[in-house]
Amino acid sequence: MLKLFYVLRFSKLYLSLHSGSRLILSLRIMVALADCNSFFASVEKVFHPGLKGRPVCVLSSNDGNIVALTPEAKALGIKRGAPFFEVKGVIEKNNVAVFSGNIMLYAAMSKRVQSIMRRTVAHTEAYSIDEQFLYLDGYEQHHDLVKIMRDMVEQIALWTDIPVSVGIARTKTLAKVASKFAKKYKGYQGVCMIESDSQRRKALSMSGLDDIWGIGPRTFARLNSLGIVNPLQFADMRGDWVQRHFHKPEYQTWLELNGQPCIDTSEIIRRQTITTSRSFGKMTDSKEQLKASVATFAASCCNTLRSQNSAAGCISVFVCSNRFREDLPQYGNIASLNFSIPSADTIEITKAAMELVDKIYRPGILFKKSGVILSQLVPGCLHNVLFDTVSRRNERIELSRAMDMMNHKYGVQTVGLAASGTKDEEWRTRKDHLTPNYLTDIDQIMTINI
DNA sequence: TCTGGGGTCCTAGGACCC
DNA sequence: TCTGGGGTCCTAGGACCC
Repeated sequence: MLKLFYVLRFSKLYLSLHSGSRLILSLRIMVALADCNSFFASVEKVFHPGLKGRPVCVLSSNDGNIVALTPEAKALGIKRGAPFFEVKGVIEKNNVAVFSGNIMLYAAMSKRVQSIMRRTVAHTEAYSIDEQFLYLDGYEQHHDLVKIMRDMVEQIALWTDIPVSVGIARTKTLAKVASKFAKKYKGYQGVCMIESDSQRRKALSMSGLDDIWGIGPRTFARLNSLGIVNPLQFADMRGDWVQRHFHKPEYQTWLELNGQPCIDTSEIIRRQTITTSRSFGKMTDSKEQLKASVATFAASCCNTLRSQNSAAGCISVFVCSNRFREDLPQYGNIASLNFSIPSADTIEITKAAMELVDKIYRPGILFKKSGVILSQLVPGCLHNVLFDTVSRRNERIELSRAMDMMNHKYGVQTVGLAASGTKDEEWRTRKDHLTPNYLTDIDQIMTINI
């Protein structure tokens, strides 16, 4: 039976059965969303045990905005996304612990948490750094789903000290609703399941419209203006009404809220674009600095590109001034270049990026941000074709790969092109409250004195 | 003084073709 | 005065997610 479910899920048959016999089967199929609570802040707490009960905030690059915060910090009125300098007063007054975001550390911890989830459930799907969908097809026949998930949450807490909330329901959108209840109410012990229709209706009536996955600020306002103020009301509208007033994404959300799964995030993820961009620690009007930043971002994009074994057909470079400084002249521009043959070679891509900077640089402008976008990605790094204009292409890819390996082994930017500049240039981002890379850098590993 | 970064999908509308 | 019609492709912009 389990096998049959998998065959159905992964085949076109699954779609063709959707409106017919599958409806009967779907009554049993449950999906879980496992969501790490205040993930970035929780990771920091793992490495700073003294912070128990204290409010914690984690900042974006350049220490610009709040990107993660614990419930204690939320209780102080601090909001996700708020500029750091605006809430600095509250933070200092309330002894809030503040950390610069250390994505390497969080990614390493995420891997550990996700691997424990995979030990529990065979078919999982990482949705973001702190969320994973778990397909519970087949498990419910022999076990108590809530118990399986509770055991998993306990295991994760024991092995990693990361708190996780799990929502179980028939659709991903409802699972997300359930996970919010699991997070909010201690009584669920980390796991909430929406099983019956009355549970579904109750959960929706108690949720906020803007808490629903797929309903952003715009749709929230539209729904309000149409007289709809809670998710149950929305779910109870007729399908043709929803289609008349909204587009496909909102209609899908409506179906999911009514227990009909239609959001498929399970397709093999091969990115369609790769972007690296940063705001600078300090504005610069120097072309050399701008080029160094763009070369650094190009190298980072190339690394991601090769790690998913792709090559890029197009590169774009953009630069812009500081949009918050109305007293300064504003300027922004973007330029693109198509490669005759898709490339994954850092040298070739960086060279193209430098030419694009020459095109869009303008003297006298204080630049605040730059970025590199690789697009038209195709599978395969090696495109060694007849009439290739770049000689020894294979060797160049091998060189790039060797650089990737060294940087992976000895730390980022151990080796790179001279164009990327030095480590202490002014444009580089500021991180004043950084936790060391305890899990990924041997030189920064934690020391314990006994 | 200080204001994030990286993605996806969908749609409307323009350009172009026959 | 009335100013083809149907199709494809591309792009910009909107909306959403974490």
